[in-house]
Amino acid sequence: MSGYEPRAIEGKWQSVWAEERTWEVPNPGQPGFDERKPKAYVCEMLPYPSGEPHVGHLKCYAVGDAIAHFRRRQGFQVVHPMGYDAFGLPAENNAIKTGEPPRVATERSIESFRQQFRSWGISIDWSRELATHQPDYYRWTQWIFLQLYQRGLAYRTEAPVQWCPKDATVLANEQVVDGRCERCGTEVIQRNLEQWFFKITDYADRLLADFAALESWPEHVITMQRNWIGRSEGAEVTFRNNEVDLDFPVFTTRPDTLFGATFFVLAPEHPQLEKLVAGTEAEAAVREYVDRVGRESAEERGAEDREKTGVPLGRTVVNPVNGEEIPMFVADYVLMEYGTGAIMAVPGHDSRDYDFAKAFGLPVKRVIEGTDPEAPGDADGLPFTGDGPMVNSGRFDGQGNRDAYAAMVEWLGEEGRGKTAVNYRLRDWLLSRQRYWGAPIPIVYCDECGIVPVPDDQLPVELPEIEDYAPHGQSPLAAATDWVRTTCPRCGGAARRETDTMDTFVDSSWYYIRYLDPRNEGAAWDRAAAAHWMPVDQYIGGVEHAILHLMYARFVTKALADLGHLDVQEPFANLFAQGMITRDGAKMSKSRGNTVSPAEYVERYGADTARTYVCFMGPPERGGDWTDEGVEGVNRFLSRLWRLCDEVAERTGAGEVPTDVEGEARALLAKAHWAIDKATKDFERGFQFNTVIAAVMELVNDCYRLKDAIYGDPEREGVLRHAVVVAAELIFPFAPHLASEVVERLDRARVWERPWPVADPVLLESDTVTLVVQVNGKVRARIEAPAEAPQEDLLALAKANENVTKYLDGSEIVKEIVVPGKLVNLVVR
RNA sequence: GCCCGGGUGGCGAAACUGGUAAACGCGGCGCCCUUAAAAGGCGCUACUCCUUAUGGAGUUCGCGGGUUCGAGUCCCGCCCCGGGCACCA
Repeated sequence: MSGYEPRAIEGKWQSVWAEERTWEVPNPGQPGFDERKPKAYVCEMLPYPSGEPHVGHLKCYAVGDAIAHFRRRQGFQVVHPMGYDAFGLPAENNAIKTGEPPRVATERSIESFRQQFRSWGISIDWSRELATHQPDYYRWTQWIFLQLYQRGLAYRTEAPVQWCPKDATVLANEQVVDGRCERCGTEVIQRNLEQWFFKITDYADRLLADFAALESWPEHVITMQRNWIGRSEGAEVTFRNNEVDLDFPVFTTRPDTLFGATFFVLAPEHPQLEKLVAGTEAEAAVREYVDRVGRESAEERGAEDREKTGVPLGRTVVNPVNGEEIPMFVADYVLMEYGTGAIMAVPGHDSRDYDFAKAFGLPVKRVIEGTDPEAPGDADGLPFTGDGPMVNSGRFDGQGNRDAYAAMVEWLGEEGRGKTAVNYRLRDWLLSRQRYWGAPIPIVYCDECGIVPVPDDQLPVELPEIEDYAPHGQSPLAAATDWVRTTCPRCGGAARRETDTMDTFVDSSWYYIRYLDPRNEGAAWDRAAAAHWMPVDQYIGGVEHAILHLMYARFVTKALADLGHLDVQEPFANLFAQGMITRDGAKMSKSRGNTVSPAEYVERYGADTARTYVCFMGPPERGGDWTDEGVEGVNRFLSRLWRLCDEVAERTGAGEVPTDVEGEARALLAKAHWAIDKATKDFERGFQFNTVIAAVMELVNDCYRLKDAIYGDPEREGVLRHAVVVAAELIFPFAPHLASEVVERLDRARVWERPWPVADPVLLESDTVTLVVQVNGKVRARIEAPAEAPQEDLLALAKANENVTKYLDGSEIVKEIVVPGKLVNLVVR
């Protein structure tokens, strides 16, 4: 007898797996590739290597590994790779502080991650390992950039951008949260800069449409992306200013309210503003207003309950539907980024326009009948945003507003003053960063030729070593003058390199394809290899990437497919978004001091315990609170299984498993097969790992309860031995080391080489069932009844029960419901 | 404000298509083992009440209605918590 010592067991099996390269899977055409097996690509989001892995990583990879193991044993050829999202700001910020090159700190972290992942016993195909900061990886990131560039999907333009003064870089829209930098929390300001963009907006409709092509994604992730893309249908209608002779198209989702437009508003950034007011009385006031707005942060400007402000321009536009001249304003509630940067204002039927009209004493005109009971105080019940018949709208009067909508757009079209239009909230992907630690954008600027892409055969454009990592308003790379100075690939003349690097989301938008052919030096991947493995059958990661990473990856996949490099339109067929682990009910953070170091727990309890625990906490898509007592509970369970194995190995001999046993042995055999059935179903039904583990706990508990009645009879001992092996086989996806040891000791076999166990349907059937007897829906008795008994017998049994008769006496049975195998309900009056 | 999740014992949770609410784990209580403790094993544990006990009754799945022989599960209305979006025209 010996206690459960995970360290010895885990070390032993990790060595076996490493030496035998157990989890390596070849590509089609390579030796060892098994053509008969269906493929399964299981992939967790690659980690950003900073410091050490935390519990979020533990959970992600424990969940992913359980799926990988389950699929393998179901007969799939599973590719399950690992890599590192190695470029990024934290390493660079650290470099600025300490002077340590980002590469050094990053590679140290990678080593620490790699060690810990190995110590967790995750079944990774290490031959496919990659890191995005390595030149042989980012060479292809650059190649993808150039592919998109040649397709017209990458472009450079001056644009007002969100600038983080602290990180001294631009941020993508997605990286600005509540007007603050997502990373450092600094308030973001607007600047006009030349920037590189990917034209993701070209793909907006396809990104929406192809949700239908996904097998299984969490509904809320799809909803978040849909909201982010923000497609709205409406009309573009042109208002004309005759004084300066300018057309102002507007986008509206409510063309039915056109007759209700009583004024017109331009965003402070609107490019025509200058022309409209130059040399007029309004000029000074407008300029002052625009300046003031420009100084305000996005957060201030977007604040809730912000008072409506604005300045009249002293100009008018003509409403194309009725020829009315309505006054123009500039106001900051109109955003340049959305639509055309100009709106027709319909205060009668839009609450924002209504607020502005009230503040400036402008007329409010009703064009749809109806009243909003919660309208903010106007006696007429305006603004009204519901549906109703049209009024004050000329020829459209009397029509329902929904009908008028279509009729109005059609009529405008005929007149050439409007057309149906679609608008998106989604902006193009701003990918350039004025930072060092990223993949250089492979572009050269030549005085003669202009923007010149670096030819493929000159890739990678390697990131040079530099001394000073601090940003000075431009990329630190600008200071690497020898590197910047180059020759033009087109004319051979003097040229300089682009000094911006790429957003790290570019690196992580395609790594799952590189995994499939990671050492290919002649191409980013072999198309046949990608065709075989793609799409990722199961992708796993945190919800925090629901929008950014997942949408970028979807876009890049589609673009690459359009370019003929890929055969799939969607990268991730099934997505699993894991919930966050908290401690003491709060998000873990160093400042709170409530972090959990997986390494510590692996050291103390073993990897099997740590992995099983995070899968047992609750449904993995939900979060959970980490408790040491919970960890100990799981450790206790694994110890119990271990001691059981120890005892059974000593006291019983290996032999055939009899199926025609009775009594305790029969009960245990039935329990084992019940557990197989339950575990298999719960695995397949989703990710109900907590109940899979609970089923194995039940089986182990039964082994303990029944074992003393079983010892002594070789036949029945065979059943016990079998039950313990089954428990080990079922717990294997979570506790692979312990399971491997148990199956080796009891069955001299390698558990991972065995197919997943299959429940014997005969053993799932029971001779008797517990019959619930209800009277008027209340449970009055539970009786054992033969499983095959006909309904009449069940009724007779029910009525014969002493406790039931109490409730039947003196009453008349008006209805009898019999659910075979479940219950009898007697309705009395 | 709009759109998603979620409210079940002291706690994490379970309950497949409407059919035994609370499996499994934690915590708690009791017993066994032990010179003793730790570890371990066994049992009890939703709440209230009756009963010496076996057993029995009533009440519970956020709140209020409804459908049904029967509702944690379906429908309607409301409350609370978490997340996303938010002056998007």
